[in-house]
Amino acid sequence: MSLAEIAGLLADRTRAAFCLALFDGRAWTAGELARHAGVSASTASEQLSRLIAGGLLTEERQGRHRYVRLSGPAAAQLIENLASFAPDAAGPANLRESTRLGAEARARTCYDHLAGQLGVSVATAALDRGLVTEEAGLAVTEPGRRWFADLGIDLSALRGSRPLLRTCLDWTERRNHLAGAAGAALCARALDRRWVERIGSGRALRITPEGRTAFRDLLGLDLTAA
DNA sequence: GCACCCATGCCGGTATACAA
DNA sequence: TTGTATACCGGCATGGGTGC
Repeated sequence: MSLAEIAGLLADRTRAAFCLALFDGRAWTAGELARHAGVSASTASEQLSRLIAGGLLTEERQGRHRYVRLSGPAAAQLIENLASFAPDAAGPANLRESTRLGAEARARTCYDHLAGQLGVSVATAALDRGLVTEEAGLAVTEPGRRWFADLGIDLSALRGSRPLLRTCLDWTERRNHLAGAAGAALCARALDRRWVERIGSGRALRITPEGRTAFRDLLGLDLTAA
């Protein structure tokens, strides 16, 4: 598939709305996405088939349900990078929209890792504390490996086709946060331990009191205002 | 500027598959 | 059997490109 064809897949409001909704890393049904984008079920079905054929989404059928999700980190990164060029250019349409955007700016998931002010703060603290280094490309240091191990995350077990650690440009902060397998594992651990909770069905996260304590103890972050 | 053609997106109607 | 989710088809609206 050519660059123009990939770009063309995202050059439609409905398909873009689907991709941004799926950015929370979860699987949605075609019906849920249709309601989310404000289109009919038949239209959603048609547009989803195009996105799947183009490799941006994958589907999983369970009975009469058709669950779709982003095809992987590469698709998520592509969408995040494009979104950083047009961060809600039209501005929030109403108070509810403004509240949602504010929550997402504070803390959210970026496909499968932490983003927003929280994600950027975590990345900055990890660099300041020498847990990760940018000296020869982004990498986890030996103290960083022990830090992950203390959280019960075995980085050697995360080896695969996916990079262990990479940066991802945050479209609200315009600074990098941590992505890759290690970033995803850290986000999963934060959700498991209820340091953060999902707000509604979107990708915005709420930092819990336990989370504030954990991020302060682990990284020295002061999240009282977040 | 205007008319025409074509591609695309969308919707309504209908059929099909599946769960309850 | 019924209700729901999804797929398919035909038709309409819209916008861009092209020729006059």
